[in-house]
Formats: sequence, structure tokens, C-alpha cells
Amino acid sequence: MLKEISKLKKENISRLMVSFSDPFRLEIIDLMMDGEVCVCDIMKLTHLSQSRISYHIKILKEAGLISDRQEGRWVYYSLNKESLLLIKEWIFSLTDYSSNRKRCCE
Amino acid sequence: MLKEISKLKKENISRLMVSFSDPFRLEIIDLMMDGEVCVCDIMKLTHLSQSRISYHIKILKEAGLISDRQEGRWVYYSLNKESLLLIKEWIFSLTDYSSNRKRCCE
DNA sequence: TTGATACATCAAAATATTTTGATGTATAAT
DNA sequence: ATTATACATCAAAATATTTTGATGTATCAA
Repeated sequence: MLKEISKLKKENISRLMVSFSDPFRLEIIDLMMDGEVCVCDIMKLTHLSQSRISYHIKILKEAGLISDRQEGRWVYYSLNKESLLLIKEWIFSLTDYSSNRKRCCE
Repeated sequence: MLKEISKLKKENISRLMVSFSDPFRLEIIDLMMDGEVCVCDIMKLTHLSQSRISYHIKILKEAGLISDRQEGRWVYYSLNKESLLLIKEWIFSLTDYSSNRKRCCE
């Protein structure tokens, strides 16, 4: 699995997994499923504070999971398909694992 | 995405993602790709301390990602296919998201 | 040009996770 | 019985993440 995946990709995946590890970030990701959203949208829909949302957005952005696009005062965030495909690839290699049993500790 | 997935599943996914969010756990998962392993195997291959490995194993187990099977003094751990499929399902719904743009904050 | 809006950033506090080293339990070999 | 092995569990310490509230910056509207 990760053996065939480069170290760089490994680190990307690691960061992506961290970005998925918070329930509020999962909620934010959920909202982005319907297309672009801005922080104010997320505020209305989740009732989290603005700086709290900005913090989580930052984590998602640094993991490369989302992209941003500014338009006037608004910043629109959306899911980054490339990252999603990277995760998909990883999950595939995980689920295709061979389940051969072997004896250990000998 | 998560809208169609039940609350129970949501919580499962959340815990699974947390279990993926540590680099050492990713390494342990990596080792399990080749089949069952015991703590002593993981110790040899990762050079982490025994209690440290036990701790991470516990997190993986509580997330439902791995199963254990005792045989004498040894406990064999292996990846749980059902959990992997749950993640796969989730990733699929994520990657199939609609990317329609809409205006917000109005 | 003043004030409001949308968001980012910061430092401190709150909270959660991880690591360590010690101890506990069960199994098995001598 | 005694000792060694394989692993779990525990409490304390170390470390990392998250939240909060304040302040900063850019854009826009009046």
C-alpha cells in the first residue's frame, strides 16, 4: 500500500488524514459538497465563530484539500478534486490488501 | 455526502479518520497490509516502544479498523475489511460531489 | 473618508493527544 | 514453583491541537 506510494504522497496523505480528523472539519467538508462556500455561509450553517472557522479552513487549505478564490470581500472555498483522488487511490490500495495469514514472533 | 450517511456511520467515519491521523498509526496499518501482525513484529519493524504500540493499537481497535485474535501469548492484529469498505463508500460519495458554483452571502 | 463587512492572524487559555516508565496479567517453558 | 515472554493498562509528563477574544487588513458602500 503505502510502500508503492512515494514519500511525498505519504506526507500528503498524512496531512489529508489529519484534516479529516476533526468533526467540525468534516462538517465544513460536508457543506462544500454542494459547491463553493464562504466563511459567512459556514457561520450561518454551523454556528461556529468566525475565527474558529478560519482556523479550520486553514488546516484544510494547508492539507491541500480545498482551494480558494477571492471575489471582492468574499473568499469562496471549494473541494480540490486532485486531493480527493489521491485519497481515493490510497483507500483503493488499502482495500485491495492481501489477507494472507502468517505466523509471527518466531 | 454525509447527508445520506446515517449519524452512526458519521461517527464511525469520524473515529476512523482520527485513527488515520497519526503517522505511526499509518505505519502500523501499512504493516498490516501484508497480513496479520503482533506487537512484537511491529516493535521489530518500527522501533517504537511496546506500550506506545499498544496505545496506538488501542486507538485503531476502538475505531473498529482492526480485529484481534489471540493464540497463546500472542495477539494477532489484522485490518478489518468492513471498516475499509465504509471508508471507501465515504470517499466515493466525496469524490462524486457536484461542483456547481453558486453565489453566497446575499 | 468614514464606517461596515468579510475574513485572516495572533497570543493566551483551554483541552486533547501522545509518550514514558512502571506495574499488572496471562501464557508458557524450565 | 519459578522465570520469561507478550502484551495491556495506568498515572504523570510532555506535547500538540483547538478555542477564544482581540486586533489587523482589504474591500466596498454611503
